[in-house]
Amino acid sequence: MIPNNLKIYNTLTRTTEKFEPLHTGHVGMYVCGPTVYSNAHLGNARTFMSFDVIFRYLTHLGYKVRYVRNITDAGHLESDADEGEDKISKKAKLEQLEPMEIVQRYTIDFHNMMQLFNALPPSIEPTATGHIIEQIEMTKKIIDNGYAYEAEGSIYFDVEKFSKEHNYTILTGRKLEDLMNGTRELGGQDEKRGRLDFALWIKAKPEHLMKWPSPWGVGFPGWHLECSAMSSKYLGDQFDIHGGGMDLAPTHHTNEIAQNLACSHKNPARYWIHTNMLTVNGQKMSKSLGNSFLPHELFTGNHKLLEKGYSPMTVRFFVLQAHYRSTLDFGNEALQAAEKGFTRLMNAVKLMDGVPVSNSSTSDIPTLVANVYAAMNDDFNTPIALSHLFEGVRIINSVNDKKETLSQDDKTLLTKLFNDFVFDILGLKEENEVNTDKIDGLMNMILDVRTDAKAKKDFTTSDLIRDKLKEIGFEIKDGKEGTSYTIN
RNA sequence: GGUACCGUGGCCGAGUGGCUAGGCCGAGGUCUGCAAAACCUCUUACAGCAGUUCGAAUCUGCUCGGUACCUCCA
Repeated sequence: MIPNNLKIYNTLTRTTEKFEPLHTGHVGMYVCGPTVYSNAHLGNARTFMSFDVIFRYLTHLGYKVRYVRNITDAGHLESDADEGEDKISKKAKLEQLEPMEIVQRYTIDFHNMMQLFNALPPSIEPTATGHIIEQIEMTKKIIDNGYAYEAEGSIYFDVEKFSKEHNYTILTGRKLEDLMNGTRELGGQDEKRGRLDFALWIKAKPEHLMKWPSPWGVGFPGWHLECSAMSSKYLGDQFDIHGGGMDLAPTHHTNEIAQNLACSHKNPARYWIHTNMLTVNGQKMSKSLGNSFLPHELFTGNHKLLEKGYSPMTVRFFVLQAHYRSTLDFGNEALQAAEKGFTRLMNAVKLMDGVPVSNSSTSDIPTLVANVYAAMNDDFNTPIALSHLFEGVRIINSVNDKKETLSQDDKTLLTKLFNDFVFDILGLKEENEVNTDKIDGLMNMILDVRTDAKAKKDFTTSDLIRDKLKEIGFEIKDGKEGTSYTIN
């Protein structure tokens, strides 16, 4: 274990708290995953990249982390009236496909996207349809405990009863009466007893495609139940961290906490982490607003708001330059800045190995290392961590230019810092891995010819070589120690 | 309408009661055959108004503007 002083902002308490795991050396973390009825967009990707960094950092600190992220494949209802079609079934009918065909397609799409962004897979990725029995069992328990009732083959959670004994709005701090006022009046044909009640189990109409037998007839699980059931199954009634996008807190997570409390009398997680939204021109990126970007639109630049394409690592770097609890505005200029910044960072990483060693250092490397850790320990502040790493970039470049010096110990320290943080924790990686030995040999031959031409003051030839190489994507740099190149 | 949050230099974005965030862009310089890269220097901002304070961009109040949630959404 690396001694740490990790602090996490906890939505539950609205404060930044010292992180202390339930079981020494172990961390249980549950993150609400995607609903696989359409393509995941970049807003979704941001959230999962944020938790990827959290997962990686906790692992780096030496914790044995069990990271559970679900796949919602059972479909959610479309309206709060608990009627209307299941989203997945709807799309299936539309496209004449089996619901599980849709699920399969978009699950693969999601995994591909996360892989492109270099996100590590979670330890367990359970599906809602794979845990129907657990959800039924949980519903039974909640009924037995007196917090749910049956109506016409559906089961509803009794929020008003629950809220008499528990703080239903503990996560958002809202007033119950305000919530009540924000909800419509119950209609005469409503099965619910209370306005805020939500479904645990819903009776399926005959045309409904995704349905399962239960003690209350054929139906399907409610919106929020799967996460309660699966988190407790794999992480226990109480675990360390529960995460998700901020938009899930008021409804989904609020109900999740209620379900777990009603079932096992425990708030499932000690630390609730919520990531903020990706915005476009200041507005939340979302499917319903139609302003979302799909990964391939971003990579190809085939989008009306983009001038060009941006690589997955550029986007990852871009995301890391903002704190996870702040909104982040998506746009051309910002992405271009990220692209250049990322290149500068990676170029310094490549230089690091060959940097000369001296007897002493002109920079305080141990302090730099401490600063980077301090930033990450302060609620995973990646922008600050990056700003310190850029100080490291400056040092590497200066030492390479022989304007500053680095001792062997400090060089080792700095190398480890960059390897640990840039690659292992921030999860960035080199994208142009075409730099094989053969290309290197070929390039050196060409550059020798050019150096020869330069020596003969034949600048026409030397410039021609440089320009032609640049067209192909090789950038030439003349330095004191000879000529080097980078592949763009 | 209710409830929160936010408003930082050309752009993105940290932070915070006094001490330079950082990235990108721009200007000048060093280096160089010329470039490029790199390094150095410069440009020094915190919506507006009033208040608290020795001192506020950071605290308080008001005003203006924006966003989110209240309905599926990461």
